[in-house]
Amino acid sequence: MSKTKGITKRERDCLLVIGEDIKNGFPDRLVNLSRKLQVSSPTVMNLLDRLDQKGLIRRLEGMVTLTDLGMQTYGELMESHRVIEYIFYKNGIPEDECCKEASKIDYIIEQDVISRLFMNLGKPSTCPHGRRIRGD
Amino acid sequence: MSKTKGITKRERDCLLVIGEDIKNGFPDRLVNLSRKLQVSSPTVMNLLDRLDQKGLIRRLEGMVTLTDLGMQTYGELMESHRVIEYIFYKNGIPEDECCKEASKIDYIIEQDVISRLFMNLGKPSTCPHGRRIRGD
DNA sequence: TAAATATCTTAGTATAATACTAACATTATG
DNA sequence: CATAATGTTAGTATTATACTAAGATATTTA
Repeated sequence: MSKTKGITKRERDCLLVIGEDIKNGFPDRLVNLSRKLQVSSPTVMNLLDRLDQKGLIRRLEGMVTLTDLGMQTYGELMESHRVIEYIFYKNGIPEDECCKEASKIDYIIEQDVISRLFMNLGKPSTCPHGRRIRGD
Repeated sequence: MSKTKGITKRERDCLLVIGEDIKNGFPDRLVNLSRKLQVSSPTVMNLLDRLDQKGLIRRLEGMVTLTDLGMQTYGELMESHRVIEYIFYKNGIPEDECCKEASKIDYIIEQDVISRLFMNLGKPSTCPHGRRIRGD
């Protein structure tokens, strides 16, 4: 019953930026994403087209928002990232490296495996940086 | 000082089969790899060419062997795989899923992170399957 | 040894992900 | 309205993956 996020590395990067900025009340537009992801606008275009096709984002007057599915996927990515960070941190890896390594794999690991790890780790409420793992 | 393995997923798959079979005393030839990796021979060709370019394998009369570098990389992959498996298993993930998930990321995580995890986990000598983590 | 079989290799094609430049369109803003 | 900012298309490139068709080389066996 495992469930993959079904996204690629760059789609993940993009989704995280979008989600983060929505939370902060500054929804992205293409230019921001281009700057934040450090790629040209056509590359972002391409990325957004794919996220769109996958039903994860919506574009309203240049504003990029997350669909319900996108929101859910964003949440799963956050959870995955933090659970992995937490495990690494707990096992002696320095904070910044935890994040770097977690970023490489958080979109790959099956979500139900992450969920079970989360359970078995005692549902830790914070990641190494002190941010909450679930919710926000 | 982090160090990546510098290989792709399929190169990893291929390298593991080659290393495994060498250990068992049955060095692979292209046909075997084609069968074991479930891809056509030209695809294996391509794969071997790349592993060759990276200095990981050598081809002698159809026999595929690992170079010193290839042997080292194989060892690192094994270590990574088992350390990851071990962590998952220790945290409540069933054996077969540990292996499945580990296979997706063992070639991605920096080797020095793996080494530190290995240390901090108390240098466990076996993986979930009872095989040794280091050496072999 | 000649034919058959197995194995290897080349050539050509295809797709997906990533990323670029150049050019054009649209929308704000001064 | 003109300029600047932003978005979009079109076209190209690379890397990884993988295929089929066809030819080359061995090896085996009748």
